[in-house]
Amino acid sequence: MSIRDARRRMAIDRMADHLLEVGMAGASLRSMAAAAGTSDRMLLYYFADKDDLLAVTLEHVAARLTALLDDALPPGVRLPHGELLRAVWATVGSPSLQPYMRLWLELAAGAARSRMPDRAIAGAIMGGFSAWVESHIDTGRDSRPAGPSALLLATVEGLLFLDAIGHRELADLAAENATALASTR
Amino acid sequence: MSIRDARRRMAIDRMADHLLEVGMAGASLRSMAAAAGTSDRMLLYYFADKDDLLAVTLEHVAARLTALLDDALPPGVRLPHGELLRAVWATVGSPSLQPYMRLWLELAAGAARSRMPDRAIAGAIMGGFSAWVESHIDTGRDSRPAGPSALLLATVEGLLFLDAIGHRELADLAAENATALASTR
DNA sequence: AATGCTATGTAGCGCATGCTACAGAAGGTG
DNA sequence: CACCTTCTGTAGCATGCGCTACATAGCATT
Repeated sequence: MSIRDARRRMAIDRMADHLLEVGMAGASLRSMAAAAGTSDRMLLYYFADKDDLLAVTLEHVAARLTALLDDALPPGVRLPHGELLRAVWATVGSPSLQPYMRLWLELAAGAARSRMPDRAIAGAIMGGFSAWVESHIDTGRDSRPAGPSALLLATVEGLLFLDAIGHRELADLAAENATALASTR
Repeated sequence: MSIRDARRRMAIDRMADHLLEVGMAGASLRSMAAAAGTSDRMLLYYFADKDDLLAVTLEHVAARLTALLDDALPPGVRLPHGELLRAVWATVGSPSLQPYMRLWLELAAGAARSRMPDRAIAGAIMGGFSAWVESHIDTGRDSRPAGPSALLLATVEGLLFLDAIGHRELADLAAENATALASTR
């Protein structure tokens, strides 16, 4: 129960690093094994198959990202639309989170084609994001946060998209305009 | 000069269909050849290598998409932010354009990892989008369309993203809120 | 010491990929 | 007709992939 699980956990942690670095397309069993300091043979001993391995590793990555988000904006803190957008963008748009966002984009592209396990994992992560935003948005007297938080989600994903394809300036410009627009309401 | 080019053009057209259907990840030389009614051997006679073939085919897909956009909103027509957003979303968010948007997402994911030819093509397409929006947005007295059009671009990409990962309702909700917010300005 | 379960290395299978070598067909030109 | 360039089919190479068969090493229990 212990040795096997300990090595399994260690492998997951290192594979998460590797996955963030090379992306889904570059994550072969052999390369993952090398990154984890083991062999492909052992990975298939720890995990049922590659899909299982990827699902577990992606969950680990998602957990790390959640921790980073909570670190930047602790649970309980609520901000109005414009300010929350600025805060979120400052976090997920930072270069240090770029590997996460690249992977997120790749995952979404896979999910859009209903590829497994991309679809399931992406759905879970998106649910997490959605809940995170709803728990941090301050809608004032308006009691329904669904609309504004959906908009914020869309805006942030759009900013990430622009950044990802190399148009950081467009993303920053859009972020500026979005916060301004949200404030003049 | 003529027979070869005619067959080449025909191949490009059919390969564009196939590429839209299966995506970059599913587009092998052999499957592309089958879709085009020829052999991989001939594809590599028509094109320098797979990258060349993909670049040309993607350009063709992009041209088709541009035509579809111009069809939905002819050149010369200008709309204020909110209305333009609604019009664009009604177009690119329609199920008939879904294959294009899935491919676009996949291309962006590849571009984010600087994979060729994804990077170059995605940059060109994004430039086209950007110009298209700037030429259709009506900023009123405000003479600088860069800010609002960047925001519109980001919002639309975000809506596409949400839709792509299976959250159409979130996308529609966000679109509603975005147009409402843009109008109350 | 014998037995049996856990862990791991070695080797390789079958398949798909991008791409190439070679040979031959087709067809215009001298 | 002979020849030469353009085209196209056949076969295959080298690589990387996910995954498996088999054998063995280590350790624990009887």
